[in-house]
Amino acid sequence: MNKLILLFMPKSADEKRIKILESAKRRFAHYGMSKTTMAEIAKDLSFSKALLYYYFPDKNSLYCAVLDYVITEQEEDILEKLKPINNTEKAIMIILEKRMEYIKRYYNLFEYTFNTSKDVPEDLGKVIICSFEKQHEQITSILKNGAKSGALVIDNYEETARLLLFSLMGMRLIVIKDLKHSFFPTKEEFDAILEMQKKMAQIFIKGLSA
Amino acid sequence: MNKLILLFMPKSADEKRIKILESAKRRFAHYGMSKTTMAEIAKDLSFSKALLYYYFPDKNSLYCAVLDYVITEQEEDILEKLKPINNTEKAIMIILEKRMEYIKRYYNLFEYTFNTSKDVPEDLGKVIICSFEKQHEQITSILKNGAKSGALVIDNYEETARLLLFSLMGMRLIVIKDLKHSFFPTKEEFDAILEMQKKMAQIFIKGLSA
DNA sequence: TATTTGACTAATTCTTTTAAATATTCAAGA
DNA sequence: TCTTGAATATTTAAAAGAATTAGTCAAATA
Repeated sequence: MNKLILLFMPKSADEKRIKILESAKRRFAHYGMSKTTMAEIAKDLSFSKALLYYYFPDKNSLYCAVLDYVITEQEEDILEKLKPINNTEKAIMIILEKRMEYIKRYYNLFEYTFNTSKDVPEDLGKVIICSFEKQHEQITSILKNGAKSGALVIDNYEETARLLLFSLMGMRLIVIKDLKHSFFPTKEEFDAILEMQKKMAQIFIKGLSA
Repeated sequence: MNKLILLFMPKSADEKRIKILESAKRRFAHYGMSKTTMAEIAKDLSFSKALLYYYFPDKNSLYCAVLDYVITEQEEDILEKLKPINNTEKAIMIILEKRMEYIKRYYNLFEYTFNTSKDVPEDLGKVIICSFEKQHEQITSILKNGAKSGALVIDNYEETARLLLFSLMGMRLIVIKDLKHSFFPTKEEFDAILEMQKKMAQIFIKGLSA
């Protein structure tokens, strides 16, 4: 199975592969997975459809690669912003803001991930879980720093990080869930969710304070 | 429109109406809304199908009435348990335990409510929102008591209550969401969710402490 | 040998039709 | 005011066919 090989191939490996990723990213981010065809992606680049299959074994792998690509971009972005920060609350706020920024920008890309509950293809599941674990590690690490500096008292870092993460993700989920109207939340709705997440996180962190 | 009249009619109004509610409750709780037919409910009682329509204008109204019936039962149950409690954390723990108990018992009844996101019929939406608001008020009241006793410091009761509620509901949602396997979470999974909710609520309340 | 393609096949989704199940109505009786 | 059997109206389910889209491959190119 060469899916994994392609999926985890270093990005510099092939110029054309990146072209495809970028093009697919634009389509997926705008129209979502199901409303984007391989033919369209190929046409955008004036490639043949068959060429896409030379670089990616199937559509799902391409989608996963794009998702992974964006998630990595996001992670690096966050990591960069986090460098000078040594305050727990500020760090969490930055994470929340950045994540919301990416969710807004790539909503339809992620949307497939949100709504597909049952029967997640093998490798998509891997990407999602991997992303979750990266987030989890990040928050764990932030909590550890907070404890090391004496600001927080935490008995189980990983569990506490998971609690916070679940609360925040769940909060987003539950708000987006009952937006009756349209497919795409408005800017105001995104902002409202972010505000709630921030306030909730602040209380949570205060609850861990020494 | 006599739906509302029937929906909010005092329960003692009609013996037979209760019979129908109870019977429908059993069916809905076990098989869910869509897998329960009016004919089955009627047959359970040896009533004619048409009689159901004498007491309830349509299936959805019956479902709503059952939901309301169970929610009211739950609210009263919780209120009773809460009477002797004057500690914020204990109060929230009791609410969480009771709610989980009801969710377990009536899972398929609520399941329709959880999964139906778009196109919620008018009156079902009312019942759901009403239930949410009752929960919200309850937590608001508990927080107010905590503040009055000097244990908590809260600037905006309603907002804070909503934050807690969203976190807890969201946490349940997100965990149940990615239970790949079956339709019905296992007892262990329910317990795991409850444990997370409890821990999360404890930290949250500590975060509000004076 | 590594890429690239047009033309082909396979799988999936979308429509339409029809049949069956189920909800809902109603005239008439108790 | 209740209650029912029988009739009608809606909704769902299944089947069939058409259309779209995913995926393959032998041959061409560089």
